[in-house]
Amino acid sequence: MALLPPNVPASASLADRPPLTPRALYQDVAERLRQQIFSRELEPGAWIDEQKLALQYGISRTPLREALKVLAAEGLVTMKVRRGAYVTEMSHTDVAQVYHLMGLLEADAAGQVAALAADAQIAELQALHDRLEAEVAQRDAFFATNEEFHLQLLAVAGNRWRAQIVQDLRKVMKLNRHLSLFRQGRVAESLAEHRAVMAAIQARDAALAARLMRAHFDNGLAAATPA
Amino acid sequence: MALLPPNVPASASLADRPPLTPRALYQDVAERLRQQIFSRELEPGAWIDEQKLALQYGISRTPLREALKVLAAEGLVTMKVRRGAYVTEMSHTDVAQVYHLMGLLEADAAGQVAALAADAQIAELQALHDRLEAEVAQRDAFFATNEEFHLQLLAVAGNRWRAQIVQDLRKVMKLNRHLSLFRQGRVAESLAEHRAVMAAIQARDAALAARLMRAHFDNGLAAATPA
DNA sequence: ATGCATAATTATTAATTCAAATCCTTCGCC
DNA sequence: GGCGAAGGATTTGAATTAATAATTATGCAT
Repeated sequence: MALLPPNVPASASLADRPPLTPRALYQDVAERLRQQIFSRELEPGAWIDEQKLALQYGISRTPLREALKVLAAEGLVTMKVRRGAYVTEMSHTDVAQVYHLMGLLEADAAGQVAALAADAQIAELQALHDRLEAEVAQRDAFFATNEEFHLQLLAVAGNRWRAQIVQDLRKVMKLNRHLSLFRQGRVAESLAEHRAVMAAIQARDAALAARLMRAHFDNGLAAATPA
Repeated sequence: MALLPPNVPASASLADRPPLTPRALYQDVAERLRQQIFSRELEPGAWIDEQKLALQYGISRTPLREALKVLAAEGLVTMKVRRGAYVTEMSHTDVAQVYHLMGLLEADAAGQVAALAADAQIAELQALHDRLEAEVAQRDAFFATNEEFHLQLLAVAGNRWRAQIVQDLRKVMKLNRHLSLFRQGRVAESLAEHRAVMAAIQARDAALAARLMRAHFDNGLAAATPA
């Protein structure tokens, strides 16, 4: 889990830098690899052929190798000595453990937000939640806004180390399809839990907000596990 | 924070591999860099000269650069585009935030150990704690055994993602001298808190063990902050 | 026919070379 | 005398080339 300080200038979007070089090539390559992994173009357990990919990307293998080191640190790929890099495979136990950690950390963040955030910040979170309520019928938009909400919550909570860790945990969680394996009706449940968390934050009840967020993740894990 | 699965073969000790190549050169280089950082040979804010270090290590810049990517993912070094790598500087806020996270995660681990660990595992932890009691007069030995205890606790708790995260947090915490800035008498306090945590684990009281471990870290933070 | 040993191929790893960018110094001008 | 720009030097970033290790295939012996 890449636990990095304010390294990257956080260049908002992408593909807009004619003469400038905001970020190095290996970072672009890393992002491109992430997308290929998330889109299942490279699926868990698959071997990553350095020569082939470098040729495919039209670059040399040096920046590709540096990108692979970054991905390995994030946990997305696993490197075997003299064997190369493989897309990480996650067991059911891994999924449960990572979910548990995300719940623990986000609950802590929710509590701090309820206790310390400015009114304007809470209003911003409320606005995101309202968007979520409106998008309940569109799964893709719902998931996107949902992630946006959690990221914003972490940003408001104001501990960049925690935010970075949770972001990395979210990345490895995308390795498996469990996220989209939500049972029928889980979206509605999830939304109700979100609503309760928001209410607790609005009420400035830190303990309740934390408890509800924990429950939110516990329920999400239960819904994602087939057993 | 390098959130990596069972990548490395976890080569128990070190320096025992005549013809074999258990781990790649860049990993050795990364470990060597860590030691130089922890020993303050490279101090926070210092620029890392690639050419000079490669020459000093007797290697080329390629494995050194790959090692720096790993260190950057761990948070030990910060990379600036076209500027090179710098040893990460941690503000007082960073220290407080990281301490908070360590307390949160280790308290969770302590709770799980109290609830689920085998009797033999708890006995092993007790043995480590007893060693700690005996080493109260020798600061270096005390700190070493203290870290060993916490690592063992995490191992017994059985969530490798959490263990990896805490290990990385411990690394960045070593960047500043706050750890050794413990107030006079803090060692005795720390030991008493440890004793209470162990007792709660022995009593299989998960909630109490977690609460005491949280308090242990909160007190440690209070002792480390001058303000 | 099967098992092992050896050789060849393939791919990772490391070193060297080349290019681009930033920083610093110096020169010129206001 | 100070501020600004241009040029050179230094350093990072990427590509190319060489070497090292592993896997697969092939052949021989049992």
